[in-house]
Amino acid sequence: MNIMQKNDDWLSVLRRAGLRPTRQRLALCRLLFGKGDRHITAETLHGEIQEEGLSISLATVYNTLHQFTDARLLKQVVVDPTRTYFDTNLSDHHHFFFEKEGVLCDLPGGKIDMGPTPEAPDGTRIESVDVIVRLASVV
Amino acid sequence: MNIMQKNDDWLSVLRRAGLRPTRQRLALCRLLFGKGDRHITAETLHGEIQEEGLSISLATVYNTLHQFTDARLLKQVVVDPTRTYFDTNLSDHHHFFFEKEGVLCDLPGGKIDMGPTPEAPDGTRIESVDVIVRLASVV
DNA sequence: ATAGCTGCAAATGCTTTGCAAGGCC
DNA sequence: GGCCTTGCAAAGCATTTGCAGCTAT
Repeated sequence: MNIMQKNDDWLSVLRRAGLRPTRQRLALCRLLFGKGDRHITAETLHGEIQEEGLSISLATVYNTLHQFTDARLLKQVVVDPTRTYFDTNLSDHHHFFFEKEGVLCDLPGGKIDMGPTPEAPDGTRIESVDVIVRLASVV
Repeated sequence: MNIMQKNDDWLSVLRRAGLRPTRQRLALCRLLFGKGDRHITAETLHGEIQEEGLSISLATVYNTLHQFTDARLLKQVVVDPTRTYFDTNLSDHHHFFFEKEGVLCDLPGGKIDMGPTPEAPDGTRIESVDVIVRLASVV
């Protein structure tokens, strides 16, 4: 489904990404990639670490998330001006965002067909086409 | 083109929106709505005010932008985790975002046809479908 | 051994808030 | 006059950074 194949071999995943398999990174790998696709903030992830009785500083969580993003193990999703979300699903896909709850999830049914992709203006190339379907609770 | 019709009657625009036409709001209206569609941050707008030799505090600019957004004179666009953009174009449309320059602009050719709109999950309704085409400079 | 990591605390940067003074109706 | 606004400075919050100590190779 994503880059993580076979059996929880975080160690080799990290090596392949050129990152040293430290205790902290292995723990974060397990939480991030061990339960299917996830959409998570640094704060939430740090909370999960603490709930497990582990201790990784919030700064390290932030740094690690960015290292993973640079290493293309994660994608960043910009949906909320006050929080940064990271997505373990690397495929080209879109998102539902439950505004009230602050919950982000993949749009079921894969990528929407968007018809002709717009042309990139001269001197530029399209890096990504982000689609976010914002949801509110029914009143 | 947008809510602002005829001739720069910011005063009545504000009244209609239920906002008192103060000196600051009138000046911000002029800058925001006087030159066609704009995509602007609080910081930039504050800069323009100062370039004109006027003086409106940054806090007031922020507050005013949010008041305008609440009054549906502006739309907020979430594209950059470090900055909040406001859009004077209220129609349903999509955006190009030049990552490097931090420049946001409307996608030419109106809204992309996206095929069938995804179904909103139970208990929710779709508030908006945001499409952002992220652009990088050609290497 | 050494280059790379981590943790802490401090710094940053955008944004919001509290409250006294000022301005619109 | 009364109430909404403004302005400033201070607070807030998520995130980043600097640096000393630790760790994987």
